[in-house]
Parts: sequence; structure tokens; C-alpha cells
Amino acid sequence: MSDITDPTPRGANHPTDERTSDAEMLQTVVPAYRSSGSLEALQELVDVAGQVPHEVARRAGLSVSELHSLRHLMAAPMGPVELARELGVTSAASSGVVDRLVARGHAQRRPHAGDGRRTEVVITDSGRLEILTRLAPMFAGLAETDAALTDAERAVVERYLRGATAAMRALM
Amino acid sequence: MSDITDPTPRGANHPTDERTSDAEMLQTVVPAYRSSGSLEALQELVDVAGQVPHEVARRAGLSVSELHSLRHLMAAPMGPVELARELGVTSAASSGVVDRLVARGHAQRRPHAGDGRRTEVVITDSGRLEILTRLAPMFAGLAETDAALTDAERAVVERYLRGATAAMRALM
DNA sequence: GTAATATCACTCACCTACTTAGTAACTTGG
DNA sequence: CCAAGTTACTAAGTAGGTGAGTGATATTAC
Repeated sequence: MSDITDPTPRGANHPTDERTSDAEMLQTVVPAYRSSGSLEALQELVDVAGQVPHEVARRAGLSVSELHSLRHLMAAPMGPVELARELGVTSAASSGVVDRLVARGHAQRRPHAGDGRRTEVVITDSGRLEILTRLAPMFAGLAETDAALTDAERAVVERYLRGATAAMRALM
Repeated sequence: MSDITDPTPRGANHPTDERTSDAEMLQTVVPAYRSSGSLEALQELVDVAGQVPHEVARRAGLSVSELHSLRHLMAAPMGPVELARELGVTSAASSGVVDRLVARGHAQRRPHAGDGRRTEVVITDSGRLEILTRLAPMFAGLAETDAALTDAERAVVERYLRGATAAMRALM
């Protein structure tokens, strides 16, 4: 407030000492907000899910972008530009990602049949194996959790997950 | 296989042309795996949730680490080292994160009462406001989705979310 | 009580993975 | 058939991380 050398002018800027729960805080901004076990569980899921790629990539000796690239390339071959769009980075960055995957033997470049500008990046067995074996324990656990549902319950869960996804998309 | 200059020796390493669905692929590694609407919805949720921090941080003019730091500091003040543990980075990195938050007016450093080694990092109103207003639309949507559940349904959803979280933790 | 050890916050040098800007090769629409 | 667009890439610069090490303070062992 009176720090002359401070480069960023602003309004209310004092520390907030009073311990207030997240939920209380949220209710001042989102009146409809009511905490619940499911929302807390969702919060926790999202937190853990966000750490997974970093950790899995670290163990595999890959960058997070390389890991995500392999995941996308598992579904279908694609060019560096398309990969860049999936990753949310520039094509310059994805060019480097592909370089590193190729150097590791996890992917190969091949010319696109019918369009001389394009390169197709194809995942190799080595890349596929890396992803599948690293993620297998998770998929086993997810399958088990999912199998425990009745069809009616599964429908409820799916509706909830789609609603939560839509809520998150509202930020983007 | 016969590329002499290749630095990474390995076994099976040819491109995988055959188009195979993720689900089929997974079943060879995780026999119990059966795709389902709920699992697909979960996959989508996790994907979107992973993009949210990057996008929100970009709009707020923060790095992803700065954003996550503010989220953690909303719950309680803590020192740079504790913050580093939460973020999964070194204390050297979190020292820089705190520098940048302080320079922005989103946080303040203060000496810890009773332990002369420690510094407490306290979020300011400015930092709190930044986070709450950026995330408000999401919380509103989540609250709406959650409110649509009966108590019995909420219990089912919570159990599922906790199961999924546990499955992900199995990787870490 | 004091010596050894641990913890906290920080600095420095270095590295990785990104960005922006620009280029060459190729395809396509008018 | 040529102007405009797309693809893949390179080069130079930058942000934000790591690893190693320092000084101050706290804790533990003896």
C-alpha cells in the first residue's frame, strides 16, 4: 500500500490471516456452492490425476509431452502439427517431441501417402509397450471399480462425470 | 534393428500399423478391462481436468506452479519447503515461485513466530480474488451437477470417485 | 552444555522444453 | 497456373525447472 518501490499497483492487497475453509470462501463467490463428499472426492481425484502424468513420465524417462504424445499416437498415427494441437503446444515444440521419441525408438516418421507436405508419426511396439505396461495397474483398478457398479449406478456415475467435465470446460 | 548409429538398443521396435482400438489393446495387458460409458466419461474428465490449470494460469498471467501455489495457500499459509513438497518440485524452484507471487502482490513473506529458520508465505486478498473469480464458473457448474443427485446417488458417485483415485495412486 | 546433525530458505550455474519468427516444400482454390 | 494456405522444420531466445552448496537456526545425542 505504501511500498514505493513496488512495481505492481493494485487495490486490496493485505495478507489474509483469518483461517477460513475453502467451502466458506467459495460460498461468497458461488452462492449455490455446498460442499459434499462427492465434491471432495472429485477434488481429490482431479488432484491425483494431475500428478499421474508427471510421475509416470519421470519413471519412464520421458517428458510429460512425450508421454501424452505416445498416448495419442496409440489411438492413431498423426503428423507433428496435429500432435501439437492435441498437446496444446506449438508445432515447433512437437517437432522436438517427435525427434526425441524417434531417438528413443518409441516412434517413427514416415512420409504421408498422397500429401507430400505431411509426415506421419507412427508409434512403435516399444512405445506401445512402454505406455501399456506403465498404465496397466491403473486400468486394472479402474476396471475393478467400474465392474462393481450395476447398470443403473453406472448411468448415474456417467451423468455425473459428464456434468463435471462440462463444468470444467466452462473455464476454457 | 540394424541401424548402427542408433544409441538405444532394444527389442521389438517396428511401427504398429494395424489399427486397433485402445480397449482391445488394453485387454491384452489387462484381461479384466471392459470399456464402458462411465470409463470413457472418466477418461474425458481427466483429460479436461488436466488442461484446466494450464489454461487458467495462462489467462491469469501465472505459471501453473504459481496457480497451484495460490490454491494451496488459500487453505493455509506455509513455508517454501512445504509448498515445494505440495508442488512436487525442489525448494529452489518454489523459492522462485514465491518471489514471483510476492512481486505480483499475490502473496507476502513473513517470519515464522517461534522458528527463526522458517518463513511463512501468506496469500493476499489479491491472490485469493484471482483464484476465486477464475474458478467460480467451474464451481458453480460442479455445484449444480452435484445438487442434482439424491443422497443415495451421491454415495454411489463418491464410492466410484474414491475407487478411481485409488486406482491412480497405484501408479505412484 | 555443547558438539554433531538436521532443517529451512535461499543463491548460483546449468539444462530442458517451451516460445516466436522465419524458411522451404508442397497442395489447393479461383 | 499462380496466390494463398498448410506442413514440417530450424534458429535464437526465454521461463522455469534441477543439483549443489551456503548460512542461519533448531534439534538431538552424549
